[in-house]
Amino acid sequence: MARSNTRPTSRDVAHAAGVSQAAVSLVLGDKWRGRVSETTAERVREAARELGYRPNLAARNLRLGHTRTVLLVVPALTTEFFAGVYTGAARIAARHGFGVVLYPSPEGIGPARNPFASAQAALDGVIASSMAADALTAIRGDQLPLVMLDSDPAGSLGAATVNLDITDGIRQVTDHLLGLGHRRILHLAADVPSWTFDIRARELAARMATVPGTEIRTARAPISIDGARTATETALTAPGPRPTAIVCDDDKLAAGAYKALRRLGLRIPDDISVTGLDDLALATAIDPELTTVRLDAETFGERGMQALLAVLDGREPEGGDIPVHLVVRGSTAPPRTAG
Amino acid sequence: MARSNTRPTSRDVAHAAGVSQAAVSLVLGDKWRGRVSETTAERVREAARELGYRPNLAARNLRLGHTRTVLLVVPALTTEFFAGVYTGAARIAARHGFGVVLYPSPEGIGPARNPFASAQAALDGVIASSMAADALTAIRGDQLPLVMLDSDPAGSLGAATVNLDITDGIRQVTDHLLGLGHRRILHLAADVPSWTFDIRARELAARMATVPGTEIRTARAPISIDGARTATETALTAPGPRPTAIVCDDDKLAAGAYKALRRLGLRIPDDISVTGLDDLALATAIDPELTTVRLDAETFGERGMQALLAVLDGREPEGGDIPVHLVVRGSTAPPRTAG
DNA sequence: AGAGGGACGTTATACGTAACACTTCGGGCC
DNA sequence: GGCCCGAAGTGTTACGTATAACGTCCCTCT
Repeated sequence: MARSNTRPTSRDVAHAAGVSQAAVSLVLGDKWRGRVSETTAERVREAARELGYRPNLAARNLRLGHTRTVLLVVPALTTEFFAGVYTGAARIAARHGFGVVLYPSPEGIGPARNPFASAQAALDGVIASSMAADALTAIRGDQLPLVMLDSDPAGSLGAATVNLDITDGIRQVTDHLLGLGHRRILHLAADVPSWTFDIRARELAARMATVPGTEIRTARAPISIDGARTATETALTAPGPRPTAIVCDDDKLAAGAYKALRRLGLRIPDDISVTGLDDLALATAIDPELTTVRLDAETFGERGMQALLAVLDGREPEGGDIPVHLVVRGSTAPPRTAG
Repeated sequence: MARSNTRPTSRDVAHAAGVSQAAVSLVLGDKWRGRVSETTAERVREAARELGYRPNLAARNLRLGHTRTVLLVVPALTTEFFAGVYTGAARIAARHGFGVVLYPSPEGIGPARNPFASAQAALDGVIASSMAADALTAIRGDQLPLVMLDSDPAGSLGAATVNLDITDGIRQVTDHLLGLGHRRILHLAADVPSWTFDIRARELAARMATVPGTEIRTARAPISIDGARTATETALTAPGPRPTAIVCDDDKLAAGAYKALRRLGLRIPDDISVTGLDDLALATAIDPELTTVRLDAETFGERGMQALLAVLDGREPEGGDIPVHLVVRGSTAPPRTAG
């Protein structure tokens, strides 16, 4: 009989089944083949069930020296994108007997102060998604195996990186708009210091430069619908010829642009085209549906976890960016003035 | 000098500082006042910094018998609502030295198979949000202290519950529509077995019954924009007089209703009014902006964590539902035929 | 002078588990 | 008969930490 108040231990189970604690560990750890008879094993399992035994994770982790738990650090969970990343990562993890603990950084995309103070769980590794470089060094302080998602490979201090091919996504967007005849483009950029947004601006500029007579104007906005609305209104009421298309750093910003355009009495896509990036549920909820770049969040999470498992195994994580593709919907059309 | 490969332990720090392991524990645990001299304490801290010492959480948890970590089980993170719940819970937790580990149930709202297989962290308690009753019993199997969020107080097997006053929210919605003159209402209901949706239907019916000549039609849809669109189209093309308003179980369903109405050529709110529930970012992204019930997710999370801390302390968690309030926007107006 | 007591530590132990090394026993084989 | 071998277990230890219990000094008070 176990002590009344506290949770039963493997020793309690052993006592109840009339065997040693070692035998319990063997049986419950499924390492008993050829070491314990089937009848004894069954007796142990029965006793464990009877007592409602659940192993003490802290003790196991201490003994084993690892926890089979990894931390996934994400920016604040304000879009379902990171839910997808988690789902993918958790799926692969589960397949290898790993658990995933989620830490949504309160600071959002950018610096994450101390992921570990919050998630006090003992960890085997970390996947950090869309974090700024200074946050990276803070995390790097702990020598935990680390994989960076959506991060500058050059600036990641040797940590493995896995990336979506955002550059190619922006190339597809730009080519789509250029192909429709657009030449003056407003870039509605996220006002957040992050590599992932830098490469959007870089590729947009690079691609536009291949066609003569093009012009990019840039407006910066915090990643919120109202912030984007305000920034767009300001940019579009500025003097000079009006852009014929708005390229937004993500779908949320695009939703803000929609609001601004409604207020200004401009119609999409007749007066102006809009593109996003992410393909959230939001993209098909607004009218007209948004032309955007579909990011496969789950694959992203899967690849991230595979990379971390490789690092933990001492293997080389496989490289290569994850392809993305443009989804053309109703928010883009040739410019009216084009001819 | 510590062993080269493995992480430094408190004993390594002790050796480096020329003191005993106990002294290290005392100093780093901030329990050294009057037991260790300031100079020695500083020497210990210096050595710890030098070696990059971080305590082994597994060992600490084992020794202490608790982890100061709680699990927050939420349905799949497809809206930012649960991000708010987490934020609130984590804020209160941090204030008490607790960490929060997030487990998004892959099954969504409804049954959660095994939260603990995934989050392998050792836990002191659990907060389960919007879970079905059978999931509850599964969780209850472990005798961990438990708080249920958004759950039937009667069916929670004695676990503490914290609820938003959804009933009052629906009352406000219904009274708003009745006040505008609406009498025929379509209830776009989430096709998910959950107490939180049951009480919506119940209160809507109860409130409508107080006014003679009213009629409720019900359409069921999975919680997705396209599911809601399909269900709404089907319901509105059915024979009989058309409803003048649609009450949706949440904002996402309302976004689906918007799409259906656009397809059917019906204008909001001129031809038909629509209401939601949640007040997500989505609610102000769609056109016209959605009349909905604002739920304060962060307060919800805070109250849930406070309740769990009370349970852990052996205190009685304080009761009382969290108030919600209607936000009237452009999607509701008097019915055209009224008057 | 002897007792008392702070200041400054140390020694020893337990938490619950997993795994290594060892024992016992019965049988098979030459 | 002697030997080895596999089956079926058991005894013991270590993981790293926090803390209770225990020692010294040395200073002060009576």
